[in-house]
Amino acid sequence: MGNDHSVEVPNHCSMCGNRHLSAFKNLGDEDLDQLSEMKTCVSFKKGQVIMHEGARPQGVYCLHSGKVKLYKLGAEGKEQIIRFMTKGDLLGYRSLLSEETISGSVSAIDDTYACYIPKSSFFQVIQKNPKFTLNILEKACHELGEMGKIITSLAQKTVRERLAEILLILRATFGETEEGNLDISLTREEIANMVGTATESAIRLISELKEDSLIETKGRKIKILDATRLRKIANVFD
Amino acid sequence: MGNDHSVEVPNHCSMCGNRHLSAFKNLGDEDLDQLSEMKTCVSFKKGQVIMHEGARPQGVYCLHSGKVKLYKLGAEGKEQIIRFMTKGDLLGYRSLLSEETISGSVSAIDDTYACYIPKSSFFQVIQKNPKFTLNILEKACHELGEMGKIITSLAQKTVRERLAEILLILRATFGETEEGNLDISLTREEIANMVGTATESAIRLISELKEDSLIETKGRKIKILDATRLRKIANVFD
DNA sequence: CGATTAATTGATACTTCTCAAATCCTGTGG
DNA sequence: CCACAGGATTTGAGAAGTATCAATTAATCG
Repeated sequence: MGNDHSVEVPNHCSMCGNRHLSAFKNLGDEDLDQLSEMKTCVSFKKGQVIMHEGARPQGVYCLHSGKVKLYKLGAEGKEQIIRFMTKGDLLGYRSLLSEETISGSVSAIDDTYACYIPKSSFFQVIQKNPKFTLNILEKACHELGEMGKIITSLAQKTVRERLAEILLILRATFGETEEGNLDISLTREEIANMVGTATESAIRLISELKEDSLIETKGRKIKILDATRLRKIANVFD
Repeated sequence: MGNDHSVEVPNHCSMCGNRHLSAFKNLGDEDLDQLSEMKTCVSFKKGQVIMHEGARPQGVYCLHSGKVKLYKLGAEGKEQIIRFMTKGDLLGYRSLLSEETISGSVSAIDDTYACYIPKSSFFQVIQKNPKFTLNILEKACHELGEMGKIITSLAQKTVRERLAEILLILRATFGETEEGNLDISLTREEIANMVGTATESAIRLISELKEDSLIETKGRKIKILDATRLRKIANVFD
């Protein structure tokens, strides 16, 4: 019933429930009209690559639903997950604005719906609407701060501490299901690729956390049982 | 002869030799006038802290000469150097724009001269000059990409690889003196705090690089002898 | 020039990685 | 819906990489 696109993504940006989350939050009707006219709805199956490291994107994606991971490939071809993104997040703008190739790949870790906004429309809105540029800048600045934290963690914390930290970050980012599990399904390898360790090491430490009743797992479902102690292990104060 | 300020920093931004390096590069005369009127010249002695992690800055610094390091304190109070900045770089804007406290401290590793621009002037120029905002955004986006690289390095490379990488980065950032030494003087501890390792480990690996004739050191002076092999060790391809 | 701080080296303990093998799970096709 | 193949997860053992502590020497700064 109905076409596949309109079911998942509203045709007009002004109707989008995620607008207040995104960099488009305080655009005027005129700008929203223009965006809506030029945007295309796209969907990605779980596992599908949305952007390839090293490419030059011709537009940006505004995520509407689903979850994606941004990652870089290290020297040995190992994937390093830099961050996750979800509804409201803008994807690809970094490359367009710094006129560099894409610094990392993005792939869907869940079925994902997004709006594709071509480069030209994106820049038109930027040109016409300084407030929009400021919104993006604000988000970029926030992200710079987050990446500083990650760098410090990677450089100074043990794998165990980082694992605990990541679990808390996952909960903060994606929340919990009704059963209390983290609302995201990751392989052990992906977890290791966030923490920055070998898959086996991640597995071993997850087992330890289970033995200590800090978490509970069933397959890829993870439930945090004792966030307070987890925070202590993670050495997180904020 | 003359007052101390004008010797080191021109009174008017339009006369500043670093302007083309900075986010102010394509501002009009009017904006430059306004900036010049409101700016203050400041100087920092080597070692002096310019901004404190957690503070709320009331303006930005535009570096005119000298070198500074941006660092965060880890859980154990250990300093993690995130990046260096030098002439033309803008300092403190991240915090102002994301309305967060400062994510890291900044201190001078050389005698440093800078122009201080109060928050209000900074925002006036932003409001009036979208191009300026775009310049900053472009720089922020570039920095996001660099930090992604650092994260991947820290997560996947060995200390030895990272040390080699850092030495190359230092050369690219600060260049060499006439004698061929890196044009920056750092303690072994500071090097370790960039690499993300213990001071003793950094020292040991530096000694190894010396034994292999990849570098040469005399006190804090470091000379790169074989960048090609160093690049190979660092696993750097770009 | 003396007093501190920085740099170096050694010994040892601990953390983490790698390789290998066994078991478990998941998605797919019948 | 079930069985199966292939990938994912788990555990073990040993090797390698790093950190820590301690002691000594070198460098730097007032």
